[in-house]
Amino acid sequence: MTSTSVARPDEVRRYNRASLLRLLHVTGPCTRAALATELGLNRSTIKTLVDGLAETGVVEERVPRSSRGAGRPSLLVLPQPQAAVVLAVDVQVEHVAIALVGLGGQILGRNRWNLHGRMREPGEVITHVVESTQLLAADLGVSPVAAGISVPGVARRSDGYVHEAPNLRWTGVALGERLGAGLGIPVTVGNDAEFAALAEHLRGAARDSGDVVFVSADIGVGGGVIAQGTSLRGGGGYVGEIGHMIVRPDGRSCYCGNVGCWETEVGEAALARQLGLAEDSPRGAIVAELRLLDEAGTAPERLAEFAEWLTLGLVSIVNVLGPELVVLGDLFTVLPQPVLDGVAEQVRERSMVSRAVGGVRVEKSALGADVKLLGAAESAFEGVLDTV
Amino acid sequence: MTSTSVARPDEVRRYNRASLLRLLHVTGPCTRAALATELGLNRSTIKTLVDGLAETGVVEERVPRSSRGAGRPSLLVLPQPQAAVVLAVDVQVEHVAIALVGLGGQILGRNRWNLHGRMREPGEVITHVVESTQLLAADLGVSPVAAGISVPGVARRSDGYVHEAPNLRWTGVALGERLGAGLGIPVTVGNDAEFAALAEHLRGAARDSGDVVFVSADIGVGGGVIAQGTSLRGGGGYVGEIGHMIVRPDGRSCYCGNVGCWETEVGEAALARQLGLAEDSPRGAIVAELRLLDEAGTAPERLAEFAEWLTLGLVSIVNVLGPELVVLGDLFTVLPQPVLDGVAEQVRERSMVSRAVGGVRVEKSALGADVKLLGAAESAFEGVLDTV
DNA sequence: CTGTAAATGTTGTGAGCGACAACATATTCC
DNA sequence: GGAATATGTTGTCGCTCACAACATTTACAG
Repeated sequence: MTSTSVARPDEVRRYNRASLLRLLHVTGPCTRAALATELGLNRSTIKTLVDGLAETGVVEERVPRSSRGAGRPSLLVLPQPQAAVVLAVDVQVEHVAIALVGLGGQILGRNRWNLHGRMREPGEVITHVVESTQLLAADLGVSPVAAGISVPGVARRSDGYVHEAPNLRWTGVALGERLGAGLGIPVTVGNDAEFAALAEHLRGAARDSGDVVFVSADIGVGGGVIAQGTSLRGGGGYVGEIGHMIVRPDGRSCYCGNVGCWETEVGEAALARQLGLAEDSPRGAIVAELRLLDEAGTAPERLAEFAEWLTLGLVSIVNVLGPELVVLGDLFTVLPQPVLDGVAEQVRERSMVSRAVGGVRVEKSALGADVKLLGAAESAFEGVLDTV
Repeated sequence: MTSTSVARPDEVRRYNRASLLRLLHVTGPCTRAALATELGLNRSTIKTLVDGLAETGVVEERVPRSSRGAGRPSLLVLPQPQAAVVLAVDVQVEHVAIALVGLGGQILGRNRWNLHGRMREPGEVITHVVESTQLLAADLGVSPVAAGISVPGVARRSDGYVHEAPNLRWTGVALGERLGAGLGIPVTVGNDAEFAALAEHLRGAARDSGDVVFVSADIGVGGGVIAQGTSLRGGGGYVGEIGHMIVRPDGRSCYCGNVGCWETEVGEAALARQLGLAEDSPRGAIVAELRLLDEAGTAPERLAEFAEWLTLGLVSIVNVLGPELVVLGDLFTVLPQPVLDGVAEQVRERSMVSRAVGGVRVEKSALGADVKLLGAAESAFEGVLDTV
């Protein structure tokens, strides 16, 4: 099957304008001259595009405060946050966060609420997201033109059908359709780790890498992949479930029906177990225990087995996907630094592909608790930037 | 980092012509009308493009033999094999095969020789490829405009640097550079499984799938991935090494320095072991033994453990990458059908992502011994179709 | 303070491209 | 044999960006 997308002459402009807007959106304000060199377009072409965008208020032009270097100073082009606003939703097991994000990536306003009991049911979540969005939008005087929603589960890209979100106890939810109907705007639904990977790639630790794997331990273990600068998706637009890679065939059984999934060795429950806590300990207790270990300097020894399983899974992932960079998120970011350093070094040494690539890096997420939210926003922007 | 490739008005034509040529190359002769509907371009545009190609002899137009349906019959557009010829090289451990492949994918001529002793050294292989190509080209009266070379190892896409090809005992060979200098044409070097995946995607079992994983057991176990219709590559253009995914942490040590690589459980040596043969048995002995087992009907039992490890690795791969289809190549294709059927069923049942995607298929390679050669040719064509 | 060089903004011209409509041609079916 | 259908062909049109020439603004040297 060949992808038979052809180019049209009038698509040239739309495409170039979207490229320009994406550059402004991701890297922030730019001078006209910088846009020209960065995009490789002629000065006159840039002028036409920027003029058009300025006319509709999408960007604003200003004389720069101070200019360095000789020559006439170039006009500064600033994206106007209000010009294009998207809704970002991050559904997690314990709470839902929403945000309205403007062009340029700035969070204009946000809200969140906890989930318990009936509140966790799909219908309830959808209703609350719609209501909360309307309030927030009215409050800010903006109206979003698209939405991205992050879900900890297996979601289909095309229509936002959530096949399974085990920790929410969701199965077969037409989330995209139902939320789209409620909000009246296009909605993209994605796996949380997939969105997190996107956010780290555009605005976080992986800003300079086109081949990245994001791995995080929330309750389950999830992963998102950026390959050659774009999100990697499988058949039907479903994204992989890295946590269900089998690493220990003689290990514990997993809810997915298999035995020895990576998640059973490096997920939240496994970490609690390794720390000598109950498997269902609250997140706070786990973090506190990690802090104590770190201060006592006994972290590396106590977490040796955990680190080994983390290393092992990462080695497999690096060998299969060959990224330049692995970004660790959620619970992994609170692991004591010596443990992380040890894992990073081991992964570099023990993965065959890392040696070829020239040493894969392993780093912590740079965006903190907002990663998934920001990723959802970026996903929504993907479909917006060429229509503005 | 944003990919800042912009569109140029004059690139529109080149791009569309390349799309047209690619369609002809991959799917064979087409009517003008079919080209128009398939590409979504206007009839007049198709005429201009086809006329241009016919003038330079790249395609030929013919009135079709018989036309079905009402209306004026559309002219048939046939790609001319001689119009663009590429060299395909498949370096394996025991032999080297070369072929000259014409536009449309037809093999115009081929040659092969065995490797032993000094013949396996990089310099020798390069010299023989160059000489053999010149003879073959002269013989056929054609001259290749690009080359693709398949290597069982880790190769960098950008410049064809082979970092490591363990079974050839190659390390750090500037294959692309040296072969390019010898042949005087651009050379793309790739991993054998990567090329095989490409070939199966374009002309084999995966013709209708955009998300495919090709897995094969030669001496080692290799894998190639097609995601969203294009080859998946990691950092620096290196492709992953699926065979070095760790599946059995308490297993055997692998030459890569790790323990329990998939390759050590489902590679050629492992298969021989499972069959009760010596680990270094020749390929022929293994195949013969498999045949015997199949006839005796005792294959499933004797190969149960092997099948389990194969299943396990495939489950992991399916969970990580979520393909629609897994294509098995090389030694895996001679496994008795009941074994393959069992593995396919198990993978479908036990991989979480398969259940979401709607049941991943597991099939045998459809292109036989020529897969890697054809993949190398297609890889070479990728850079050629937009210059013809 | 003035002149020069460097960098950028602005304007107009030109060539290339595909869409589209109108007309010409060929085939099938009734 | 005529109508309907499908395709080939031609010319016009609007769109895009490259390019060159000119105008403007700044830094720097003397």
